[in-house]
Amino acid sequence: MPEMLEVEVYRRAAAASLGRPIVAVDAPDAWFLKGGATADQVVDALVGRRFVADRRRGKLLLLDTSDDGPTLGLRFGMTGVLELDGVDAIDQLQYASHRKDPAWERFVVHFDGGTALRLRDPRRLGGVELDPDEERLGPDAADVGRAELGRIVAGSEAPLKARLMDQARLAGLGNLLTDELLWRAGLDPARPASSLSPAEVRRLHQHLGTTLEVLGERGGSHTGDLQDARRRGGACPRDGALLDRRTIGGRTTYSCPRHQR
DNA sequence: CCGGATGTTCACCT
DNA sequence: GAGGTGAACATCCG
Repeated sequence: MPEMLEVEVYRRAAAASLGRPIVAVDAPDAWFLKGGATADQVVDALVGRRFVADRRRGKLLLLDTSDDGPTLGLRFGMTGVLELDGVDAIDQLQYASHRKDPAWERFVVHFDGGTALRLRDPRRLGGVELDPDEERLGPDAADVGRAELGRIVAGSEAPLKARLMDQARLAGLGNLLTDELLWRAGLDPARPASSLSPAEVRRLHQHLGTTLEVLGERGGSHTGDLQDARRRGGACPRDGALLDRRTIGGRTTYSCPRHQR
């Protein structure tokens, strides 16, 4: 999916739908419904209500509903796109088709007046859930404090990158953001998480903030300085060294053997 | 044609 | 228990 930066864009787009009466819901794909709810249950829970608040935790978009209704949780997988009023919130998502095949609409909320919020996901990796367990996610990466980040990395011998991408420990970072962050911070993604010194934790925390800020302004997780070099034979944009390509935490990982230590 | 791609979950290993 | 691997989902791109 979209990583947290993209979901943040989706959240702001969805905010424009707050207050509109929900008159119908399409949930044509039972597989897309998570948490055991049936399509009928989801429809019944939403129709007649309105979204009253938009929130995000990590890569999970949360829309609270009126009249003590449930919270709608939306996940976007790798190719999920949110569309409101016929306009894609993001139209430059990589690895996602720009086509608008109606068969890919996995979930649609229709509002009074004919507008709609549509979740289109070609690969079906996302999902929709009523009252998702938000506590299964760690603190959002945009909010985590330095001391808390220190505790998160201190608690595991797993590779640093794997720990940072563990959504139960820290919510929001995906493959691209994590590679960019560690490249900026000059830290080897394969190092045991608990091996970081206090100074390195401080550096990691500072670069987490700037990485999210800079890439957020540029427009997404794919706008990092490392992005163009994330290919076989790519060279480090900082010092020209041939980048390492490894699998860490189950994901293809690019890092600079010279300045990431 | 084949391998991989911003993700999550699960079964199955070590 | 911790951590890793591969599969599944389905489409696009090089």
